Amino acid sequence: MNRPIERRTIAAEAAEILRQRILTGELRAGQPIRQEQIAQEMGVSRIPLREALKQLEAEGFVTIAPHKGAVVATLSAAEAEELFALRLQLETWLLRDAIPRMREGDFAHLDAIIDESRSRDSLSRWGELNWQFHEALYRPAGRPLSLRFLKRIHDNLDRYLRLQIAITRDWDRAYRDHQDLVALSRERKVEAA
Amino acid sequence: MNRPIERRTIAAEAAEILRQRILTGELRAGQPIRQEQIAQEMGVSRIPLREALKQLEAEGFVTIAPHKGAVVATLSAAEAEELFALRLQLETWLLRDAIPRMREGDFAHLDAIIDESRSRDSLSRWGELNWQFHEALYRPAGRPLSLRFLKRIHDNLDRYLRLQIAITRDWDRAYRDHQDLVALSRERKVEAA
DNA sequence: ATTTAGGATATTGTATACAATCTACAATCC
DNA sequence: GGATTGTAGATTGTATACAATATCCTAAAT
Repeated sequence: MNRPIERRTIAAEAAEILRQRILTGELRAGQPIRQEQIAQEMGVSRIPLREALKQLEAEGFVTIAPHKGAVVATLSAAEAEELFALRLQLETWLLRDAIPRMREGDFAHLDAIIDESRSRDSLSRWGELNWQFHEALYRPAGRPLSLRFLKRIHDNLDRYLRLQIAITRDWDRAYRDHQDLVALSRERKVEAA
Repeated sequence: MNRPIERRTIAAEAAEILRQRILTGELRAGQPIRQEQIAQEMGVSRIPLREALKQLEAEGFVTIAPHKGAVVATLSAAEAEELFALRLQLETWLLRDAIPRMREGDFAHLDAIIDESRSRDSLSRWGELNWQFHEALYRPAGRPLSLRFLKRIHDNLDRYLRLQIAITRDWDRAYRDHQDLVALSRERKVEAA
């Protein structure tokens, strides 16, 4: 069998590392990213790092100004509001198509994710688990490209929200909402979502 | 006064040139892109060209496989179908929000675009004019980020369609559809679109 | 005191050089 | 003959070196 050793390129690894640092909030919105500094930190040259930054720019996580450098992207209130509206559109559409296609395994998967997010000290991994839940919810719709779009929006909004509100407060409510969503999907209630 | 010479970076220019070559069909879907060859053609080194390719990959125009190279992106029938559905969702949403906000100037702008697309030998610029029309149609909704998303989808579908159908056939119909859309928007008919 | 000019420093952008990997084809083995 | 290995050439990935631009600080001018 072809063993997929999955040789990754340095640029891809650098992008992964930086993405995590941004999503976890270690690198805050607005913070400048010095190529030389980061490159030395990782023990690589600036060339693959620059490609990583280009990748992250496309994903909406950094902003690059020519000859001035990269900064962790900031969302204005208006932009965040727009992303919310866009996300709502996409989610209702995907959910409408996903619900009729769900099988029992999908529901079990959703329940498992909810359980895990309850059991673990999942505050640190909240963003990750939250997305896993949504992904499991919309995957049955069979729209992989749209799902990728949605993930980008999700990640950027998560990052924005983490700065604006105390997440512990809303964590409880979100958790209950998730349970409700699964219940509604079980009963094929399309519109309530 | 700050003279806006608009110093662009070589990578940005290379991306622009390649993007045009792809959109016009000069570079066809599936065709491999040799870095050294293109770089010499443009008289630049491979470094900025690689960044341009990364940019185009993010826009969905090329696909990069590690250590194997870049090819002009191909859309499977399923992917094209999904993009169509996604585009329909976004467009109905944007149009619903745009129609109530349109002013007389917007309608005039739309008419002007239709006229221009009729007068010129616009077969070569059809894709460009087609997008200008849609942009003018959805801009009043005030959703710039969503509009950028939509443009990417548009461009990729245009590229796909150009390969699949004879565009001269549908050109007439599309032109009439555009006129109808403007008329409906004038009468604030939201749902007919 | 504020502004403006100028240059030193820091940072980014690009070219060149080299290393790593893939691809195609020939040689070898069964 | 077919599969496998190995080697040469082609292509991509990355490091280093240099060029271009921006930033910051100082100082002169009004």
